[in-house]
Amino acid sequence: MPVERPRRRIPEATVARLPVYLRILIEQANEEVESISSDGLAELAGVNAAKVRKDLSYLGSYGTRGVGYEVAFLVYQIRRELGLTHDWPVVIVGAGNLGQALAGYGGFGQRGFPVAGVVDIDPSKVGSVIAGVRVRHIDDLDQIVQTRHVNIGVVATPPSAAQDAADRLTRAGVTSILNFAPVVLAVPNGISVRKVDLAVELQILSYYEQRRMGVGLQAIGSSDSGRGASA
Amino acid sequence: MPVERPRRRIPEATVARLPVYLRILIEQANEEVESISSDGLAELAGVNAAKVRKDLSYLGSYGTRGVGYEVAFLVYQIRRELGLTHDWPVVIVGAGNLGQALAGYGGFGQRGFPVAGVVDIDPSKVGSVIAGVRVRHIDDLDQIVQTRHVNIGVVATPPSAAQDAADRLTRAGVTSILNFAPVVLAVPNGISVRKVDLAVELQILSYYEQRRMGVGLQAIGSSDSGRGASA
DNA sequence: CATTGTGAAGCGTTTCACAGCC
DNA sequence: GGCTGTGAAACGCTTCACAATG
Repeated sequence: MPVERPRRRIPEATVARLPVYLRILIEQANEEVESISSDGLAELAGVNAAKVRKDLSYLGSYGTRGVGYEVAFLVYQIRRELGLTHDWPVVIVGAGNLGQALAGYGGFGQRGFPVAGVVDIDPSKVGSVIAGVRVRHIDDLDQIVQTRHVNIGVVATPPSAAQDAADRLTRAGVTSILNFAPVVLAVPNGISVRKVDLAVELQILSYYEQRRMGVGLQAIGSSDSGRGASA
Repeated sequence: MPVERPRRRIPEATVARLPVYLRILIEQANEEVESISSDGLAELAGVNAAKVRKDLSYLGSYGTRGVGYEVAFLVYQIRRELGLTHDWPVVIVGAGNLGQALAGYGGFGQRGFPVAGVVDIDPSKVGSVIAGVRVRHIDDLDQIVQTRHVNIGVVATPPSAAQDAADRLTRAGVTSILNFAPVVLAVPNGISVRKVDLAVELQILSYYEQRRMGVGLQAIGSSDSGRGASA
């Protein structure tokens, strides 16, 4: 009767881990594993068991004390919580190197994010076909978003074009953006943005590399064990 | 006597933001901006000013009260802190869709991470040239890592091959890994791993999309919104 | 007197430890 | 007995607020 949706608010850190649990649980299900303990899942996810239990407790009390969690049921619950009970078509802005790779990367469609379209502002790119998707002009964005009911946009343009891409996406009605361009996007209130910056990731690794070396040299004098950033 | 490396330990969260500040500061320097306040930098970075000041304070007291920070000097200090005073050549494992896009993505080289090599296990891929880099067989990994002094490896293989790629990289002497495959890598102690999982990012966005809708729908039907009693 | 640098308070996340339950 | 679920402690990060200062 009542719409089945009384969910508690889930901490951001937990939301970020649920997809990882989900992938592992699906793998386990494929290997006919029926039940898993917080310890087992923790091991596979590279985190600690208390964290797994806390995280899962936000979904509800779906485990069985003394036994563990039923894999199939957990998969269902996490899917539901993450809104993965249906597909979310995405539109990719930018048909350069990265845009093409993303469109061609099968993982998106398989995991519930089919590519509804790829658009570019450069007429010379329009018309080419990437992984079965024809590149269209960015002026067609509104139409793609509307007819394909797209909520999520991917910005894969050069930095200089990224803000314009974001503007067009939000104007077209997209409410979530995954941004691969190394710029800070300004978006209207209420729009979700997540950023993936490859150079930033490498620079973070560089910090720990450099530190490792520094520590190595220093180790002549002190025996302080520098905590790594490993899984 | 202590080598010149008395660095404080910098919080992880700060390390992750320094590259963003750095990019912005370099842009400012290119536009002949000589000085910037914590407020100004905060605005451009999309964070708040107190955070900027705290972050920068870990590098030392490099600002001038009543004035701000000298852009060029800050660029230098952040570079030094992140270990970006020299290049870090990287090797990419996997010459598929993503590996090719990464190799072709100019941003890496420009930002101090030239591609020292791309390797693949599939002989049919070996020999092709991507963005000026010839794809080599994965058996050549050790040689590339040694002759080019590579510390950072990028895993861009299918999930099933990722652990093997990581094993080979660490055996070859790489100490940092950027992992694009949707698997949790097991690595020896002391090896840094950072993970970029595109599907995870989309799934996180999906959660907030779904939540947006859930709230909307609920507002129509029932006023019994399950306000989280502290379970 | 504008702006930095920073103790201290506030807040969200992780971890502990154990009661509750199968 | 074994494992979950969860208060409470511990921790780290963010934000506040203001003294320090060029």
